[in-house]
Amino acid sequence: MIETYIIEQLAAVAKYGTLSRVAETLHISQPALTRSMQKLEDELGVKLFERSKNRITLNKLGELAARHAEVVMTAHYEMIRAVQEADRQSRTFSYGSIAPAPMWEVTPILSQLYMGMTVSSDLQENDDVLVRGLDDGTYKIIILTHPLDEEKYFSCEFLHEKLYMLLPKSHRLAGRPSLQLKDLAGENILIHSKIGFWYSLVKEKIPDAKFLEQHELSTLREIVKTADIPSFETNVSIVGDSLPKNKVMIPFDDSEVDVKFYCICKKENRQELTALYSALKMN
Amino acid sequence: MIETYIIEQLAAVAKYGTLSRVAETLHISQPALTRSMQKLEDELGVKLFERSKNRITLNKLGELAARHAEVVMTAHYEMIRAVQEADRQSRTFSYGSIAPAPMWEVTPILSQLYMGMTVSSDLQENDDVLVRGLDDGTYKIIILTHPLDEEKYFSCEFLHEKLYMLLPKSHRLAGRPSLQLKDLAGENILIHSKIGFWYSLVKEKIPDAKFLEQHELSTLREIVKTADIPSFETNVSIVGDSLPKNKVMIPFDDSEVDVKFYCICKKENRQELTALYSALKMN
DNA sequence: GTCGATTACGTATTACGTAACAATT
DNA sequence: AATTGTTACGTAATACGTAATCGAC
Repeated sequence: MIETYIIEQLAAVAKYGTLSRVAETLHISQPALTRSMQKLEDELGVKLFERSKNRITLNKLGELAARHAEVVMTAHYEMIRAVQEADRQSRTFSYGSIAPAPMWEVTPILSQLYMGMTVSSDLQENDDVLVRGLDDGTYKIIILTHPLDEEKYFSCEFLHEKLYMLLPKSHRLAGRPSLQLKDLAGENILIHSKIGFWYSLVKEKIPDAKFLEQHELSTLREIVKTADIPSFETNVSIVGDSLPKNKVMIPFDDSEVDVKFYCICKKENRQELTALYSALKMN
Repeated sequence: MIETYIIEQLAAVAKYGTLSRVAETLHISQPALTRSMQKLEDELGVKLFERSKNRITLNKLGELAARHAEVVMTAHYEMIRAVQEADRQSRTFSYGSIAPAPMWEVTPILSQLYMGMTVSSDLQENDDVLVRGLDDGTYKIIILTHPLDEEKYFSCEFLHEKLYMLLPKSHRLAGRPSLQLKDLAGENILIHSKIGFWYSLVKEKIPDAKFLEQHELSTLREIVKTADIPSFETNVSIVGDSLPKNKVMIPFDDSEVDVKFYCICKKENRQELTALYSALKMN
């Protein structure tokens, strides 16, 4: 049985070459190292060093021991990392969503429901990634625009989101009572880059449009306010009356951009999530 | 940094369940264990146990930690084992031989030449096993009945061995001046089981013979002395005049059983083995 | 009452730093 | 002179055992 501190010191000796350098980096004295290495040789019953009066170097056996010391220390640190990570995970409620809007509703509820736990939300553009994450335990729940009908899942509708176009009053389409996506063909449109499935949806359905992407939500809102460029809003993206005076908000007729969100969990976890589902029903 | 003794204790707790049982098996007191586990939780900053007043059990995190502790301890013991094994190896001169006779000559020489080192000899029936062993460093030298002509090897002939038949004077072939292997077809023959290549050679070349195998050399010699059954000897297997009075020793004509032995090493090691090769030449 | 875990306390081990020394550069 | 490793010695940290306490079976 070799104590950890000695194994660590051996690894450091192999790495830094001289005892004095190791003493510096480990913040201990040189004599302490001398004794540690002597003790190590003693416990193993083996010579690990070539010693001249003023020089100590690992011999072949010592290098072997040092390589093994590295392995032991790696396992050691991996143990600490894994345990602390598992602990962190156990204190984290992690979920994934196909769009940002549901997260605005779900995250506050979870924070209140699981007080003291970290709520971690993950916005994805792809259904499959989310379902896989739910299966492997990465996510406790996922939010999609459709239920999962397989027996092992439980799905519950909880939110409705509908897309609108925000147009300058001067825009050629600003007078329309409603729009179709294809009407926007060829337009310049301001768009946020982190909007889950919406991103690929509108890019696919509005041909030849030029999307001006913004990564920062606050920046995007600022530009929307000041620039005469079309942009998107939804029934839930408009908080209060933040609608700029010089713009009009026109609904789309297309059914693809009128979606319902479903909160989905594994059936085996439904029990412990009743509080969440009740809270979602309230709204 | 968790000291080794704590990791070991954690692994033991997972294995034995209660602190008191662990205390017994590790020969320490229960309080020591209590403190160790408290210290462990403290260092990791994580709860590893469910504690009732009188009972302590690993929780999920604790079991994870214990599994990792096993891994760490395995790496730990593997380090000690590997280093001590390498040390032992470095103090051992290991060689392989295709037959026992050369070993009787080589081992004493090596013992004298490498005083303080262990001489380990390995009798094999198969050339390939020996060559592989030489290549991978298992053997410093090997002894075959032929040289290895590849550039990387150095081969040197050093011993001649010739097979004889030991027959009771009453045997039908006892009067012959020489024999061929096939003459022994159908005979009962006493044979030692650990004689390297000889074993398969005579079994192949003497059809239908019934070989009476003995594992113990001393037992075999005793039986040879008292029983009227044919057996083998060679020019080097007869030490002094141990030839029983009532037996005759008849040479074989077959060239297969008149062999020369070659002491073979890697060319890169020839330098350090000059003393050995000189000593072999002397005889 | 017995058994298992924890706390309190004194002891023994031991890893540490400082200081002094030796030898090499 | 500066650097590096070793030895000697006193100190501080700490792991240990014993004894006492508390609860549960």
